[in-house]
Amino acid sequence: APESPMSSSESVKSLTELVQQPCPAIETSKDGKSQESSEPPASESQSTTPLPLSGHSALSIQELVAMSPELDTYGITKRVKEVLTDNNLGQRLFGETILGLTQGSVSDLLARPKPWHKLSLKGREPFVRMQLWLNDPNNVEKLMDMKRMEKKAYMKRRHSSVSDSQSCESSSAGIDYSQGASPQPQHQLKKPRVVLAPEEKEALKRAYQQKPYPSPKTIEELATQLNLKTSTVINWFHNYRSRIRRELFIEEIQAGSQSQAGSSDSPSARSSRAAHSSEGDSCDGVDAEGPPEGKPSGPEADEFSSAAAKSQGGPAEPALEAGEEALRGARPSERAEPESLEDTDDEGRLRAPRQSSPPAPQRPGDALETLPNSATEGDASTSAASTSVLTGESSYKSKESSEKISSVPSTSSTPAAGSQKANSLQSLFGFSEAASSRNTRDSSLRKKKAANLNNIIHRLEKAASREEAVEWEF
DNA sequence: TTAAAGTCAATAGA
DNA sequence: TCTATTGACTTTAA
Repeated sequence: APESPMSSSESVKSLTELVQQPCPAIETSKDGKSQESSEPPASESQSTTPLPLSGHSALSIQELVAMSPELDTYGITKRVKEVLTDNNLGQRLFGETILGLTQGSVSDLLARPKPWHKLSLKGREPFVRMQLWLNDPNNVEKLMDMKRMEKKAYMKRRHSSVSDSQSCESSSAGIDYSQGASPQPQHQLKKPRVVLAPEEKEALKRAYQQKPYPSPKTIEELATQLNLKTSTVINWFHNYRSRIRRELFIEEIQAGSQSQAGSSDSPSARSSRAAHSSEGDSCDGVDAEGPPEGKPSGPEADEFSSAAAKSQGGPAEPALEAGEEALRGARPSERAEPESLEDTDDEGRLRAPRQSSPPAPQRPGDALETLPNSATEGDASTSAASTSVLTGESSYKSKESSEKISSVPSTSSTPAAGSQKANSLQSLFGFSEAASSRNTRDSSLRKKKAANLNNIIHRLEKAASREEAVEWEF
């Protein structure tokens, strides 16, 4: 029922169809409807995988992506969520069928869409697909059909092969998985997933606050002290940085839309203006430009803000310290795990999920939460103060680095990208002007915030490098 | 090489 | 079930 928001749906059609080709191939095979007997129920399809997009179809989609005007990623995901929810369609089905992505990826994408200008071509693809899907008048029906088919297939298999199932299962379990990657024929035991204990996470966060880009040495230390593999620590930093960035984008967008919306103030408005401080919100400002830290509020903001804040402190010694300090509150050590199956290499770090982690209810880091986010204000000094609070212990140092150094926003620039073609395509995509104007607004906001963030990051980076290289400061 | 971006896939929770 | 989270891997840029 919903969909086609804009009137221009007609023109869209053609595009839609183009895009659609791929899909059909994959899952639906063209018109939807019947077919697909062969496809296993979704999940399994993986092995076959599907890349829905591969093939020629991929090309066209890529072309579309390349020619696509700026899309309102936040708005798109919002609408997609509505449609899915209203029609009781799951992310898995939608992802595998329409986007060629797994459920987890879809969830993430829908919950934290990045702004268009921050996306690479590849990253834009799912949004273009979503837009086209939204424009397709039969979108819901097609998915429903798929759903039915899957169910049917499932039932079928269940019946027809009761006994089989066993075999199937065993086979899959035993071998399939590993094949993709490593040729280690041996036991194909999959390596257990590493699950970091809360204390470890806290320690890593603290380390991040002190140094978002730790040196290899620091990483090594952290790994040793936390009893983690080096690669785990490295991965953690990569993931954390990128996730934080995403959170920021979202907040910006939300803040922007809210403010612009003006009236409605939803509770969520937290970030924007804040006046209350109790929780930690900061105000960041959308308006404010200056605040280096930028990070505001939100629930998780605490981490961010603190993170950002942290950097400022004072005196010297970074790397090591960072590690140590971080550790201080958290003591993971206990977790030694005796049983680790494979950790032979290092000291065993892989741990089975949570059991080992004991009660870690209170993390030292909690203090963070209360932190004021002075960040907002801007200056390092403020944040510094908070920092110390946070950690409780010393203030670290990041050197004044932060002090106002050159900030070079690297990323923020957004090329206006091919606006020319864009216009014409715009209609095809069914993009409304209103939307675009809104984008503009959002984007300016976003840009500001992004710039702030970038500055911070940059400064941190610089500071970090300096520290290592020189003793900084003098 | 390093970092970022994009995903996968296991798993925690509801 | 379904969705959210997250460690790890892969690809892409610099």
